[in-house]
Amino acid sequence: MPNDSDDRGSRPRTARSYSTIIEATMAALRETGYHDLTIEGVAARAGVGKATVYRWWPTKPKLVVEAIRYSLDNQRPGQVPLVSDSGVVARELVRRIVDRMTSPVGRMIAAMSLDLYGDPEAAHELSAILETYRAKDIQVIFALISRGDLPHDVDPHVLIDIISGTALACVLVGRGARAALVDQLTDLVLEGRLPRTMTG
Amino acid sequence: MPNDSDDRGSRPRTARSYSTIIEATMAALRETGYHDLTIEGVAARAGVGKATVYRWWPTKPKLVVEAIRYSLDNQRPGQVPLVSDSGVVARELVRRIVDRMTSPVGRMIAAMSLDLYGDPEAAHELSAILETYRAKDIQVIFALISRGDLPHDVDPHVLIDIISGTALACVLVGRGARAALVDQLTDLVLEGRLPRTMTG
Amino acid sequence: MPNDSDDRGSRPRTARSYSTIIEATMAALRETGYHDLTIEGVAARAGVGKATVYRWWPTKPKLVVEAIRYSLDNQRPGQVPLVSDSGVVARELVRRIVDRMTSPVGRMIAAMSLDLYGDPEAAHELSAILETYRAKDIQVIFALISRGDLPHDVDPHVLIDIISGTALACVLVGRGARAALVDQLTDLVLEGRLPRTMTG
Amino acid sequence: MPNDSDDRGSRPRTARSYSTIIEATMAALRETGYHDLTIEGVAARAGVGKATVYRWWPTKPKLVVEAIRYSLDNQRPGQVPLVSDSGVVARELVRRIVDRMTSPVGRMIAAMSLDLYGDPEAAHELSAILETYRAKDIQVIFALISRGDLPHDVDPHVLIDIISGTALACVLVGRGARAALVDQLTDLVLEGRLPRTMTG
DNA sequence: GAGTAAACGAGACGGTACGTCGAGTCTTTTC
DNA sequence: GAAAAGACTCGACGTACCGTCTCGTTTACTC
Repeated sequence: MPNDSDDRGSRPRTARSYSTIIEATMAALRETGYHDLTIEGVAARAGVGKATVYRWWPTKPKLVVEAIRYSLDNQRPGQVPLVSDSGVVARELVRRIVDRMTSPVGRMIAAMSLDLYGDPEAAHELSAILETYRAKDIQVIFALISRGDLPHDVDPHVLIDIISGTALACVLVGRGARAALVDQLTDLVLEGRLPRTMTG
Repeated sequence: MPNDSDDRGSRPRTARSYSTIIEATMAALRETGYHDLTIEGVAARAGVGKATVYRWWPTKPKLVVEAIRYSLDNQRPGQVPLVSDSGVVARELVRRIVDRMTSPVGRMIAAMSLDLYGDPEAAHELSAILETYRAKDIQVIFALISRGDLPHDVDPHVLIDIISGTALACVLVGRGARAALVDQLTDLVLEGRLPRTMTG
Repeated sequence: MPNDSDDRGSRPRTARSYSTIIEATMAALRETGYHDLTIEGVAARAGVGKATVYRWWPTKPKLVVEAIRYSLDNQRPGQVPLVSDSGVVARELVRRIVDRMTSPVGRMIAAMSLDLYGDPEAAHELSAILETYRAKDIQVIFALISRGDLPHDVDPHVLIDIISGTALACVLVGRGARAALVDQLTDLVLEGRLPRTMTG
Repeated sequence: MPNDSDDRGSRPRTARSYSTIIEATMAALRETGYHDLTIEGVAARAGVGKATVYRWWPTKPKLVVEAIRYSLDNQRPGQVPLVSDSGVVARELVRRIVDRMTSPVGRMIAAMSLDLYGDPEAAHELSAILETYRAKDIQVIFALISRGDLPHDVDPHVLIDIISGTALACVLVGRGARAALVDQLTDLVLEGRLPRTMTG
């Protein structure tokens, strides 16, 4: 919750309204998805005047971005996959990314991203959030590099784009996510082995 | 324009309205993008009653899907990348896919796909269209296989998902498309070489 | 049903469509009243094209007028109140007129009449129908004159307007129809006795 | 403008929108009549959002009823016919009522009354308005009684129904209003003399 | 404490688009 | 050549949210 600074004699932002609005936003997102989320609905659900929402989040994507950030901050640390057997860590990384993009949250983030065309400010905030996810993934990639499972100069960002993007493409534009995808991507990442047809 | 079938004795669909509506849709898409496209606006632009649009395309995605199909059907054959040097063909394939996903049309398709939640019929039609693109790409992949540039049992679909998805991820969820991407993906596809950092 | 006459070589007006349309109109009138009756609904109910209705009855009031005429023609002769005791005949006349104007048909006719503003042709047909009712009433009035119950030079039309109008006013603009109305009007007509308050 | 009551802390109804809407309604009524009056047209004419009209008057009759009330309240007191010669007062009363029912306003009220089927709330408000007219007429009737021109126990309501109803019947259901009507009704009211035919 | 100024709930406001319905006209095929 | 089916343009329906605004109230700060 940002700066409640030194305005003289004025009432600061009510803590209550901040969190109820954000929580109402999360609840609405879960129920109706990004597209059907309305500011009016959020305000009603939070028992808050519409103007109060607009005062702090002038656009819908800004509101949703903050709701996502909030829910990330307040969620448990996120169990880092413990380093164990050789291929298992990589596989776990791939699975995690694929699951993330395939889940409703993935769709939601994609939808928002498309709605951000004329709102670079919110776009920036969204990418900052995505960095949070990404940072954790990159740590795992470094671990894989240090064990020698990946080349020392691999570009972790593009690697993540490949994994998350392939998952995204299957969902948005391709033929749906398939069980084999995690295996195929793991092979690709670890061994540079291109995906083979099943019938072989 | 689909089946003007065997409804006996009734006035058939006016050819004019079909094409003006579709063309108005394309024009509006180009100007305002998918999100801000309005049935009412399309009707007005086409000089047509709103009900006429709704009669044939009960939802916005259905209308857009058909507009895309129409514009694909009526566009020139699509320059097939002539087979020349060894790596050039693969590079050209990758470039084509990346450009496609990075272009406004790519965003549009992604946006539509997200709006298709709960409209499986339109979703099916959209994927049928995407197959059109995909089929051409697969032909190129087969060419690459027969020259020995790719393993004989590679899964062309997943390959395409990898390429298009990575591009999509850069645009939607990653850090923007970069010039090097085409090279990196070409290397990945041809040699299984994971992307390296520039600073190396 | 008008002339299905000697136009040679042309397909005669289908008797079926004539009566089904009229009967559908009557049914719709009974169910929804004049205001909510739609040509489209009548056509659908009759299993007939909209244009077929429009061909023969270019406006809604014209259609309704004919439906009313048809239903009058096909109803039983209408029992003429037999002449009996002195005041009874007059009272029966008043009751009949009051009932007519107070019934749903009365409202319907009034509604149609208001809808006839720019359709003098239909207005003329409607008044022709109303003459049918009126002619019977006038016969009774003549009977009353010849028995000496009414002055020999009374204007029967205005008399009927007084009776029917008073009933209409109670329903449309006044305080509702009341039981005493028939008695009061009978007194007025027979004896020129103005209505008295009940509390007297 | 009705109760801007005790809703605490909420923005009160804007006075401007109230009166511009009502005045736009009156203007539209004058131009197009009741049937062709459109909520959308009223909103446009008033330079107001459609929803603002619907917020306060959920149905067309409710809006029109209020417009009529407003225009009555804001019109000059209404010239009371000064008591002068014997028959003149009664004649003036009859003329006033007949004119009222024969005028466009009369048609409008009748039309609305027919549209009120199923909207008893609005019906009640309409009749309250009509009482306003009626009350003035009743005062004149009392004046006539006290001069001995009418029986002391005459029912003023039915008397008014007779006069206004006869006029209404001529317009709606009879053979049109005629000049002699005022004379005939005056005779009927003052002397109990039934209307005679002209040719006598 | 008293004053004060912004935050707040409530919701009215002018708009835009929604998706539906009916009006009245027009076009094609069938009988 | 009339009838049927129904496509067409048009305009209004009543609803939902948009983003802005104006209220009256509440509340934490400063003096």
